[in-house]
Amino acid sequence: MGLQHSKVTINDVAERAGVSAMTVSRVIRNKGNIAPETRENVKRIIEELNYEPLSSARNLSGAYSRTIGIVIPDSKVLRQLRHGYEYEYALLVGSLNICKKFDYAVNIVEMSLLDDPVILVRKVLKRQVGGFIVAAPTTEYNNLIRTLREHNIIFSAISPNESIDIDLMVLADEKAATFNITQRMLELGHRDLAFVGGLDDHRATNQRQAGFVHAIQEHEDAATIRYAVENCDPVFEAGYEVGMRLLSKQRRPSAIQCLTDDIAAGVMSAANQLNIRLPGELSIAGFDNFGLARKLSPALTTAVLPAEEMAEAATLQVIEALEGRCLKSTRTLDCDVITRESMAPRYRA
Amino acid sequence: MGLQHSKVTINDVAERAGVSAMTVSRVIRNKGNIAPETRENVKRIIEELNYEPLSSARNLSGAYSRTIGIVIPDSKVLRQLRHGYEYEYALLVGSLNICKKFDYAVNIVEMSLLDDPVILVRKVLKRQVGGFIVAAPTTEYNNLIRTLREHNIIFSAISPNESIDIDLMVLADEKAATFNITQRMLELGHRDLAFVGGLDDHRATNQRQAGFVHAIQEHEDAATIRYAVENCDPVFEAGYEVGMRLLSKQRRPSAIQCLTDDIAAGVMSAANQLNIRLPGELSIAGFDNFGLARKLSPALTTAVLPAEEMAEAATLQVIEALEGRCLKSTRTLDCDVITRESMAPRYRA
DNA sequence: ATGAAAGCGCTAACAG
DNA sequence: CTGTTAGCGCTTTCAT
Repeated sequence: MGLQHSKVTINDVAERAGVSAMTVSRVIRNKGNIAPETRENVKRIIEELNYEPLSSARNLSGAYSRTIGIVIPDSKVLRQLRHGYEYEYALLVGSLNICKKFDYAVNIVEMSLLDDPVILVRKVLKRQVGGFIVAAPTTEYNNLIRTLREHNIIFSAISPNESIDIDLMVLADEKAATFNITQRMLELGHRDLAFVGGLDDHRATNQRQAGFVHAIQEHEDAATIRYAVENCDPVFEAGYEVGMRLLSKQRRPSAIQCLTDDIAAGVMSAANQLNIRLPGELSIAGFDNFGLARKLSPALTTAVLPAEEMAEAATLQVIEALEGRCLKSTRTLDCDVITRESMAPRYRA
Repeated sequence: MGLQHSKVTINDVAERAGVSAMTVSRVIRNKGNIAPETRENVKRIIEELNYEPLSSARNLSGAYSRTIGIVIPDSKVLRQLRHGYEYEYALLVGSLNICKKFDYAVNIVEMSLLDDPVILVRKVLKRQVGGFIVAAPTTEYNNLIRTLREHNIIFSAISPNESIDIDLMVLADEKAATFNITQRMLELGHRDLAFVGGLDDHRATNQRQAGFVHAIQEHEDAATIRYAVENCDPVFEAGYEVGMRLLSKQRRPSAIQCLTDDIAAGVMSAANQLNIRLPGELSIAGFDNFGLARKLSPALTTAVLPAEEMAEAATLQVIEALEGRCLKSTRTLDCDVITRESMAPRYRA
């Protein structure tokens, strides 16, 4: 069946180079002492023959496994949330970026709350997965985290909530971003604000809401500022519903910070429905910046959740840990604010 | 290091069941003749011991490889197009769905036009990939397709253009969908239409434009209907630009069918900019339905590109071919039309 | 600094 | 219907 993997084995390289397979193996892995000339020679032959080690053989022979599992909610769950796949693919791409560089493979592990993590993890380890990336919201699957820790399996958590202590973590400074946006809203003269969206215990919720509240509390006119915080699922429909409720009130907010861009889109849809002009009569900001934000009209001011970079960092952590270089580390990335057209000075009728 | 893959091997199962490893192997693969009682017994022991075959060992032992590579444009390319990752993740999910069922693995193969397909394919085959899914737009990477065919590598193409003859293909009836939508626009009284978006030779372009044109040509008032077809990249920005141009004209279309939802969002943004009311003064429809469509205001009427199902079908084809059951097949899926609020009767000033 | 031998867990090919 | 033998391509361990 044609071009199978080109069948050049380590032995072919060894033979041609006039050394043993073992020497070639050492060159590949940069391990053990090899005479510089031997090394150069072997390397040349590898190039010439276009040799690539066969991953299965490596794995089988007891080497540590060169594949990383990335845990993502089951697509059925995602479809239910219906918030699209942008975040998940960004994570994947980030992981892939690093894995390509270090010659690791990525294995997607879909998981729902119904799955028994012990069984799942065992299954996945059979696929030769050496370490895991656990990204929010699967960081909330407490028994997954517990299983991983109990069995001393290497994993990095992306945006876990604060309560558990985890060796490898990647966070984003989401609080600073909403703080900045809210401050800007206050500068624009808004004195009646709302925050829409949030799920208990999620890091994103805690951080983003905290930035919003802080900006208000720190303001010189803090006492005169009205604000509300409305929890709801991070999806369009929930944003629409809360938006309709909030904006139908006699005294409605003139600026709304949303937990996510999806929610913001829902609120915008509600505003349109109620004939509230954007951004003239209502300023809105979101969070995430996964493509949707700039496609809305008016284009949405939002904070960037650097999902791809976060996954890159997490993947790097796992590889470092797998190779025994660094077993504990936390990285925090910034969330840039992108100013578009959805915020305007307070409207005075 | 804790729970490695649980170290239960085929031999453990064989010993406990009082048979040879070979018999266990046969049970696992449902191959060869096994006495029903033996089979049941072995199955029970497998359950008891929680045995899972180790993929690397299977691959190494010369069995056909149980992993499928899905070729997707390099993330750098995708980022440039900036049309989000919804389509790519949907493909992945579809592939994953089937692979899980048949116990295959998925391997993402990122590729740009700059990559040498021979080198890339060789590399990937080394990762034990047995067959490929090539999804538009990578179906346009002609030398990829050529390489795959020359080397007799099994692959299924999702939405390839018509010119090449390919053994395994999955298509969508995109033409029928735009035909239906356009027909609906005509029923709503529109007589000045436009189609925005398209890239030469892409199947999506040909199909979607053809449906649009056909609906017009078949209409009883065909002679009196004005229409334009504007090619442009399938991205928001291009839609915005074309939209600005088209809608600034003295005599502007009252209904626009766009190649993609992204383009439609761009056109909607242009309309907003020009203070053209939607859908009252301008009806719009898109194509794809990847999450964006329903988050726009007004929510966008569009056709569903069933990316996930297409990937499922393609994956099934590759597995069937890999296992020697069916080497040639074409499947065509329907594109449903989803009616939302972006189309209205022609406005008469 | 290099090599030889053994084996990872599985299945193909051949018995019987 | 079942078992035996051999070997996939690599790395580990132990020699030298």
